[in-house]
Amino acid sequence: MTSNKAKITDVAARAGVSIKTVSRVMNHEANVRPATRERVRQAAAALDYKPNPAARGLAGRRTFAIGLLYENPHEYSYTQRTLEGVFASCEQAGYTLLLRPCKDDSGERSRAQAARDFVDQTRVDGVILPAPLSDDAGVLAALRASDTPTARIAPGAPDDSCCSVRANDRDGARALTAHLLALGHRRIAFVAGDPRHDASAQRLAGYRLGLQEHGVALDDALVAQGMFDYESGQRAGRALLTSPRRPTAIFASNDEMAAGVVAAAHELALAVPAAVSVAGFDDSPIASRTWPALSTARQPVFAMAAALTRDLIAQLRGEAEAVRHRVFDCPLVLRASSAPPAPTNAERE
Amino acid sequence: MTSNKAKITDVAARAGVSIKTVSRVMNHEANVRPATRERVRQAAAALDYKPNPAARGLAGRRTFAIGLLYENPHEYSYTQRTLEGVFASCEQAGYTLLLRPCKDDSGERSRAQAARDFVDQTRVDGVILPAPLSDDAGVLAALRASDTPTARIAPGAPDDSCCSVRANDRDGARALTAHLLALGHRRIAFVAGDPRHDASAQRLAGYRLGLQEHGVALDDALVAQGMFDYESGQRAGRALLTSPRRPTAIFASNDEMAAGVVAAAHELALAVPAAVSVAGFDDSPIASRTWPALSTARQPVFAMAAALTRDLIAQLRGEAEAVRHRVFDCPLVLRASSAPPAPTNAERE
DNA sequence: TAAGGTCTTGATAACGCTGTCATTTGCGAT
DNA sequence: ATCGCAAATGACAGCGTTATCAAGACCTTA
Repeated sequence: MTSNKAKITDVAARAGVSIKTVSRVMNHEANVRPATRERVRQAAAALDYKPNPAARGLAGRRTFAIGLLYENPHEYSYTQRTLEGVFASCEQAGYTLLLRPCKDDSGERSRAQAARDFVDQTRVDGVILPAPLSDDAGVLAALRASDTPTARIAPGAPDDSCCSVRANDRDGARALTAHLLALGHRRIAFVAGDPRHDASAQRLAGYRLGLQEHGVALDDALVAQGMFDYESGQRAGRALLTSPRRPTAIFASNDEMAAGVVAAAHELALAVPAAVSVAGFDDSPIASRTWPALSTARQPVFAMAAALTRDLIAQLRGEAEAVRHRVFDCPLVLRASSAPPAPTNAERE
Repeated sequence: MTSNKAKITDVAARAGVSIKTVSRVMNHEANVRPATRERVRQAAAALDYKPNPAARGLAGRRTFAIGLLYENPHEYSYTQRTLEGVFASCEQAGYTLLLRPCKDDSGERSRAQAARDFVDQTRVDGVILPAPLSDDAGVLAALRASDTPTARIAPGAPDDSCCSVRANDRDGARALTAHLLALGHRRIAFVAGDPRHDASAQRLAGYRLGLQEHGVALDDALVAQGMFDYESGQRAGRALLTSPRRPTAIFASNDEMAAGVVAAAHELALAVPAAVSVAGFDDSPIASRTWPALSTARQPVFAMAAALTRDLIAQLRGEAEAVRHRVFDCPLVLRASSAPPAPTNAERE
């Protein structure tokens, strides 16, 4: 039972230096003679010294903490995978991570207010905003007002006030569309996602581009609106699969909705992929848990979050040359849910 | 752009009182005249005063932060739902929540070390441990050594040093077993979960008890070992469904594994529930995303986590009369994955 | 060898709050 | 009015760091 009480003065005494020197060593500052540095290190280790974060925060006017605000009505795993990535970078840099749900539905408290309260209450050094918060004007304004450096995941309009990271949604969707076309599909439906996410527009654009590049005419009747959640995917799937000219493939713009489409197909006794191919996007855990497992485009969420967090921390430390905007590719992950369409009895029309 | 700089002296000056009185008001201490209290409140509101948590922590030797350590190889949603519950109680009590993954696989750093580092680094006032961390002797010892009040979710052996909360896993499993029996099933297989979780043993006990109460003989060949994850459920499902005397129902002791069983059935072209009924446990999101949706027992994770956190905070505040151990029931949620068994051609043997 | 740096180190004052303890105030009982 | 006790309030000393700025140590160069 180490009584965890060593403070900087103890270390200083043991190492025979002033507390300021200990402070310098603990903070990896330059201009400490290697011998001194080593002596201090050993003293600190011997005493199991851990700087008191409250004192550090008070004296240094920073908390070494980063906040992750999130609003996640739909997909648990996305938030969690993001969190893992953010955490990995925080840990490496010695930062602490604070998590905060930021839901609008909690009555009068708007998201902006929640963001404001969060930074006021915690005094985090920086904040990370996943979509759709990364495009929430109120939240962004609140953070700017409190001078809190911010980093955005998948923002619609990256600007040079914040670092950002995003997936190349358009190209991923285009490639997935091309995959379905290559299998021989021509009537490929699309289930769009929550319009508040910029990714929704990008993926739709990729789908359209893919069709266009293969000379397949767009048909607006084949585009359904979803909200990135399972139920909306299921509804869209039902509608598309019971429409007069049923598509031979449905590309739902995330896996959660694609799982809903698969369920709709099951309901209607349409085999996947024999009667209809299905594709999703993200490669989230559910993609490999549906039957059949989903062909999808893998969004490297962990890597994205980790990189963004590194960029944010670099900025906090003043090491950043410039605000970075990273883009990650989404490689295809082909599974059993996509296959060539069944040969048509007669090519009607 | 409020410059967020009001400090306690500013509020004191504006209200015409000493800083100590402001402190008393902000901390809801007794013995402040109502009129004074009101005056201070208004001054604080006018200046948009938010106490600096670092200063509070330094002077008061506590952080008003609670830590949630978790190790979650399997199910994203469980952690997230827990987090939501913990957060809800923290927010209400004015506490901040710190999250920390605590994985053993990260090489040399053991879980105990991770726990130790976490409390040293953050100085949280208390820690919440979900299973299986709630039974990790090293982690518990580390927390005890640092005198950090702890609360445990689903511990195997609750003791009076920590509050705890758990689901009534045994009765839930018994009820689910009874449900399958009532449908007419007699060969009911069971997929056990990660033995590190006490819930695994409880659920198995409930299954056995259920069979026993209905006079159905136990058959160890019908009990497969899983690890609470999808793949292990799928493997167990394959094994059970290809065994010589195939069960007519499979009760997997969580939804994640049940989803794996459903996939295994699909692989083997066995219809669920026509050829085999499947049941899970937890009512996690995946339970309603498989096809068919899973019959399960609902574990009220949010409520459990929220209640536990309230208990922990009460303890931190010294308001707790005694350490509480709460138990929550798991009501059945019956969906399409369970149905009467198909009539056998001949009642062999 | 001395001058003029540069690299190291330390003394001490914050940082903004809570804890302690003394002091003042209010008020019913004398 | 006055006393006495409890309630209300305030003065001030920390809490354990980092920041500032000055001073000391050491090395070049002339």
